[in-house]
Amino acid sequence: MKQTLHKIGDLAEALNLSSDTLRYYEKQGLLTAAKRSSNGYRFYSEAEIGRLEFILSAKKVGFTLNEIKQLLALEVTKDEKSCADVKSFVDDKLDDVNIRLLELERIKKSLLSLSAACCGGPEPATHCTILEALAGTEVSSKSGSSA
Amino acid sequence: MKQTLHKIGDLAEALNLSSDTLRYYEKQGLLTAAKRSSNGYRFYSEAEIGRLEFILSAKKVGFTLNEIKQLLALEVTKDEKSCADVKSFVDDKLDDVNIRLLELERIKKSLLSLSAACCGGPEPATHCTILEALAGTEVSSKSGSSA
DNA sequence: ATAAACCTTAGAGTTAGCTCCAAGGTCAAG
DNA sequence: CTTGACCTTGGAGCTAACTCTAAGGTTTAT
Repeated sequence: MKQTLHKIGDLAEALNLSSDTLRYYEKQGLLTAAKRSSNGYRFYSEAEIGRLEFILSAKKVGFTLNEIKQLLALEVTKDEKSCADVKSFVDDKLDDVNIRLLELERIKKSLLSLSAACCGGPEPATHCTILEALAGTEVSSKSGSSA
Repeated sequence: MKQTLHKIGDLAEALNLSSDTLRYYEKQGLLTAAKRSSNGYRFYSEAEIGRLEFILSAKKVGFTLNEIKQLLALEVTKDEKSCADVKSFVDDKLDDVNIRLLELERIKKSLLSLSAACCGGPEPATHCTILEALAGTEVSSKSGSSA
């Protein structure tokens, strides 16, 4: 089955960004069109959509375009040497992702407690600000052992 | 017990950013020193450290300084009206945080599968790139129903 | 008492990530 | 066969978030 190809404007509209941004990503080496038609128009296939979704996801959680480019460039090969390199890079990124997950969970908890404290209940404003809410969700982490 | 107060340079070093950045955050209304000494030096207390940690966490997971400022400005009051406003704002942010959590989990899974595929095993390179790894972790979400 | 290591301000410069503009080619509809 | 909505390129402009520079005050150590 032949892949459906999308023009830049359609892809842009579908994923809610501008054609300019797509051309910018191409210039930055993040996303190249699957092909160009004879008149020079860019055409994107499903593979590019997947790639673009990944780019947007990663951007949303705070990765820079450069980091995303590195992630997309990763290739696990049979070559032992490059494999070890890739693994250590991936493991570093995993640490990073895990930290972000923890940060997000903390923020989520404080937002939840804020949302719950708000209105509705008879006991209004237990935690009045996000920082108080955050302190309320804190288990007890008092240490600064990482530089 | 009297709070320990920290000079700008000490705080900067402790949280691994520059004094310039701290002054910048002050100018942006994100973080004001607890007090100024007679010579104009800024002094920060534990409360400011907590606030700064929140700022850095939120920044790390992709919030802008402006969004962070709004989050820090939130106050649940007894006033019904403002309370509803706050709640809807907080709930929006919660949606946002939940999306980020999902994105991060997806990325984490693909990194894990990439790390596992790499070296070590007898079956090398099952998923060679992050996108293939990502596709491998996909349950089956084929729909574009939002916009 | 003077040098090193801090701190202050105001403002200029930098980088990332777009975003817009000008000048022009393409194509479907009427 | 032209009008309007697309697409192309190159390059200028913009905003966020720093980062640096200049000119100067303070504090501590010798």
